[in-house]
Amino acid sequence: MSRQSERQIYEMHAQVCSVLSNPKRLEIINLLRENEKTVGNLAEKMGLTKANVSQQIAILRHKGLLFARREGQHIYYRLAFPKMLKAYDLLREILMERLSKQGEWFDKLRKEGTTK
Amino acid sequence: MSRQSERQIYEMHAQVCSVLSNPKRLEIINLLRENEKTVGNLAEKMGLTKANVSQQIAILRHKGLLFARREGQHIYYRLAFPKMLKAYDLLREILMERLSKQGEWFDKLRKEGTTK
DNA sequence: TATATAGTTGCGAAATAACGAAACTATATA
DNA sequence: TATATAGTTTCGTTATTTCGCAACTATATA
Repeated sequence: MSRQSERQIYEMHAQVCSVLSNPKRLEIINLLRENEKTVGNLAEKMGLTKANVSQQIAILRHKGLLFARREGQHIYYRLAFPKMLKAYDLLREILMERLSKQGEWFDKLRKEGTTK
Repeated sequence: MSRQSERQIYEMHAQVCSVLSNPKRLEIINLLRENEKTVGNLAEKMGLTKANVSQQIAILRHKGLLFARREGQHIYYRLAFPKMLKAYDLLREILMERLSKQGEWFDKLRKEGTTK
């Protein structure tokens, strides 16, 4: 594999991650876990304007992470790669692991704090 | 789980992803897969200045994704959560899957192009 | 102490991302 | 056709990221 194409892959990989680097888009991905949803559905669940949800959806869609299906007035969105949820879940696991470690750390500090 | 703490988790999750949303940082993570390395090692392999690698390392370190160990003049860096590589590999798999689908798509277009 | 090597940090300019507001398009229905 | 509903897009402001350059700190060694 050439340095050039290797670079391109790192670049694409980074672009996928940058799509994931926004809390609203992550919530959308999580909400699409089970079944497809409309912009209206998502906006209501998330407490955001439809315009804003639509902007986030546009980013996910243009980067190829979401598929759309029109049915009359509604457009239903679903994950293009359900496997993405595995990566999502893994990162969340790591996050939780780290938080609980921090928790232990804080607990220790608190304990030391009370004995002194 | 309250809306508030849910939001905080999405926020933290997004911050981890934003650390991963840069090709140089991804390459560093990939290079640290097997064993720990110094800034100099990485700079040489990546063809970057030490200053730049150090900046990327600082981001990874401050966000808690890397641990450091000093040995004399050298500072060795390693992944704080090797599990992160699983998420890394999953995303890369998805990427490759998508690329090969695009490949098929382009191949189809090319085939149609030649027969007509 | 002086010098080299390894690495870090601060600064500033350019590029990129976020998001509200308002205008826009597409479908359904009276 | 007119109106409502669902969703999209554009624009402008503000915030964030990237990265080179230069100055800085820390360790080793002559």
